Parts: sequence; structure tokens; C-alpha cells
Amino acid sequence: MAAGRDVRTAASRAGRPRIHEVVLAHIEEEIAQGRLKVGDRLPAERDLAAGIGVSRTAVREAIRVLEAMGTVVQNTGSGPDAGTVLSAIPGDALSHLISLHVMLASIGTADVVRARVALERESARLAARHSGPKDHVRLAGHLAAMALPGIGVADFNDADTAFHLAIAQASGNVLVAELTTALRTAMRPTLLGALQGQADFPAIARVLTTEHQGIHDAIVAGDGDVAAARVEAHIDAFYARLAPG
Amino acid sequence: MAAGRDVRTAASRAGRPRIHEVVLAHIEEEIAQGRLKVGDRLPAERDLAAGIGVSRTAVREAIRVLEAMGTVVQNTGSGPDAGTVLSAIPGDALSHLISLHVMLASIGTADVVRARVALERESARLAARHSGPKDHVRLAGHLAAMALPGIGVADFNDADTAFHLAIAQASGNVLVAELTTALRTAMRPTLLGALQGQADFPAIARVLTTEHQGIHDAIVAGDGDVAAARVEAHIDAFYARLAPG
DNA sequence: TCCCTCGTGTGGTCAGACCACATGGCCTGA
DNA sequence: TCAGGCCATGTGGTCTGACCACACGAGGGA
Repeated sequence: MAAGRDVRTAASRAGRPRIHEVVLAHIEEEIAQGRLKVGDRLPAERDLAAGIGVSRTAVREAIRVLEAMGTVVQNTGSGPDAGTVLSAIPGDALSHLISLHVMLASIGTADVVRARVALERESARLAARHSGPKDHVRLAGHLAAMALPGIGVADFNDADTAFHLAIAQASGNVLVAELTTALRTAMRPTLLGALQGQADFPAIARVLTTEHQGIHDAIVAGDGDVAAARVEAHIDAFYARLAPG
Repeated sequence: MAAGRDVRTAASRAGRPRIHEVVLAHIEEEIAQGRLKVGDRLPAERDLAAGIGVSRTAVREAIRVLEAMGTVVQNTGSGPDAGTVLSAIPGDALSHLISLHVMLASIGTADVVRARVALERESARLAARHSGPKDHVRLAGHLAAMALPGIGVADFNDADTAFHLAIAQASGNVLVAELTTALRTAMRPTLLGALQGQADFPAIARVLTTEHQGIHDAIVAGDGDVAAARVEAHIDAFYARLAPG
């Protein structure tokens, strides 16, 4: 019962724990014990509060934290979908978290780039092994979207992102895919800003498309090592182009 | 002003945004604009509420989210450290998030392992290039701790974790280090459980220590590729041993 | 001069009220 | 009997206002 219970939200002083942390611990205990699983509904806020013996305010703050973690979704009204439902949507939460820290400059762009390389190398390697025709079609679709003549910066960037995410999803690894998405999302403003400042965007777009094509080919061919190497070269070259030096 | 503003906590329905989300957006805007940075203090909850024109409840819920993300720390009392202070402690938040999703089984153990490999390969490669004597001493210290005769499972695991974290920190990449920590923390209960079920723990500990030594040597020698390869082999072999098949 | 006290500002917590919304059953009318 | 609409009920969303716990710092007393 002791293992894993020490995961707390940073603020737990040595003294009295805040009440909403108690509520949080209570709910997480239920999850850890397997008594609550994805799809289950939490008791109504009022009932939960009464059950634990705290105010509704405290329960709401705890739920707010769980929601921020992507483990809970709330809906008003009555009926089967209403109330607080356990869910498993780590993506938005991760993106939000990373974005905040990038904005706060506690995580530098260069660090994010290296992390992206590490994760997307793995994505590409796994995708080369696990992906099927359906994945390949999707990848080709994004490739085609990026090759459209006269495409704008924002549209290109979205298709670019979609391409990389499709690789991550084709890897079959949920965590790697979510992390990749989160990092991409966090970098989006930076990327857009950098791209918009480029003199000859169409030329850059052509280079990128060629590189993407190479990655796609390696994945379809099932050559994980080549795919990984090409992804790494692609990402590194991309950032080197945007922020020389 | 549009870019990057779409990072929301999943729950933003199409209809009215909830008030605490408005407050959140308000604060994040200040951060994005650079008007708030790490170390700054937010206005007192009551003042902030009055300033935005919402209740203190709403402000508190927004702050609860920021706190869960590791971007804010609250202290009671008066004086310089009191109040709500912008901080940058993504570690606990990341660990908490990943742990929750592992507990909810929305992220499988195998996925975490592959992500660990991806990140720690990068850590090792970077550490081989950037680490200094101080880092090497620290690594050797953890190595020695693991080699203590008669060491218990929990102590061994803690030293093991510390060793891997030291590599991540030596990499100089904050994000990779934080992610590595988060994944390790999330896996801790699983690892401990698996280790405790092993018949011949001392034998396993010897094998692990040998592998760790090899990683250490490669890093000290500055050979990033070898270090990365050894880390990957180490992690893969470890989990294969614990969960055969 | 030093110590203690207390004022003040901050978050922590609570109780209770009211609103918005969606469902589902009941009642009414055809 | 059946179709339609109304409303009771349950859920989260929000606000108000009060009081507590705590820590610093100024000011008064020994």
C-alpha cells in the first residue's frame, strides 16, 4: 500500500496536507486499487464530499486537478453521460503542460528538439515494423497535402504536423505518440513564427517535402534504421535552417 | 495573438467556457506575453478575482490547474515568499500525470518501456558528450551503492533509479531529464513488485550492476553510440527478465 | 537594546444558495 | 392507444460571505 502513493502535486508541505489533496489521494487510491476504471462515473460532487466528510469546494478542486491531468471529464445535465467520468485522454494535458513550461522558458527550444528527435526516431523505427497499408495511405495523403502548389505557411505546417503524428500513431505506441503530439503542439507557435519569417518559403517547402518522401519510403519499405536516421536528419536540418547557429 | 492560444484543458465545450478556464486563459496570456515570468507573484486571489470580475472560487480552480502543471506554487502567510508564485517544476506534474495514466491502464507498461529506451538512449548519447568529472563521480557513487553486499530490493531500486536519473541530468537536457524521471517514477511500483517476486535477486543485481558499469564506462570514455546501445540493451534485457514472453 | 505582541495580508476551508442544463417520466390531448 | 409537451429531478457551474491558520513585520514594553 505504500508503493506509488508518494506521487503528489508538488505543493504538499510537510505539515497538514490541503484537503483537496486528501480527496485526490482518496480518488487515486480507488484507481490504484482498480475499484475505479476508465468509463466509470465518480459519485456526484455533493455525495463524494459528504462521503469523505469535506466540503464540495474541496472535491471540486481535486476534480479540477484530475481534469487537468486528462483523467476525468465532466458533463452537466442528467442521464448516462452526465457527471464526472473517468477517462484517459493524456494528450491535451501533456500538450498543455509542455506548452506552459516552454512559455515560461523553463524548457528551451533546443531541449524540445532533442527530445523530439529521440521520440520520433523511435516512432519511425516502430512504424517501419508495425505499420500497415492503411497507415501508408494516410501518410501519402499528408504528403500530397504538403505538395499542393501555392500552399500557405499555416496549412503546410498543419500537414507537416499531421504527417509526423501519423508516423507516431503508426508506431502503435500510445505514450510515444502522445508525447510526440505534445511536443509538436508546444512548438507550433515557434515553428509558425520562424516559417513566416523565411524569405523563400516555397523552396523550403520543397526541401521538406523531399525529406518527408524519403521517410515515408523507408517506412513503407519496412527499414526502421533508415527511417530513424532520416527522421533525425530531417528534424535537425529543419531547426538548423530556421535558427542557424 | 491566435497562435498557441488553443491549448485548452480538454473540457472546453463549444458553448460557454467555464469561468475558471477564462481565468486560466487570462493568466496564460500574461505568461505568453512575457508579462509574467518565473519568480513573479500573482496578485492575491481576492484581487485577481476582483480584477477579472469573477469569484474567488473561479480563480482558485484556475490556480489549482496551474499548480497541477507545476507552474505555480502557493504559500500562506505574509512576506516575500507568501502568495502564489510562478515556478517551473514540471517534474512532479509529469510524474503524476504519467502515473495516473499508467494506473488507469490507458498507457501500457510496454509502451512506457519503449519510450524510456528512446529517451535514455538520447540521454546517454548526450551525457557521453557533455558530462564532466563531477557527473562521473556521481555516477560512480550510485554504482557503488548498488554494489553494496546484502542490499535490499527497495534500496537497490532507488540507487538504480538515481543512476539513470544522473545520466539524464548529465545530458544537460532539462526536458529529457524530466521525462526520464517521470517515466521512472511511474514505473516504480511495477518494478518493485517485479523485483520482489524474483527468486534470486542477488544474481539479478550482479548482472544489472555489470551492465551499469558498462554504461558508465562508455559515458566516461565519451563514446555516445556505445553508451546508447548499452542503455538500450540494458533496459530491454531488464524488462525481458522481469516479464518473460 | 532586545523581546514579545498583535495587526495585517495571504491562502485554506466551509456552508449554503442559486443557476443552467439534460434526461426521463408523467400528464394531457387527439 | 399514441404522440406530444411539460416539469421534477439530478448533475455540474458559480457566487457570496464568512471564518480559520499562518507568517511576517512593525511597534510597544521590559
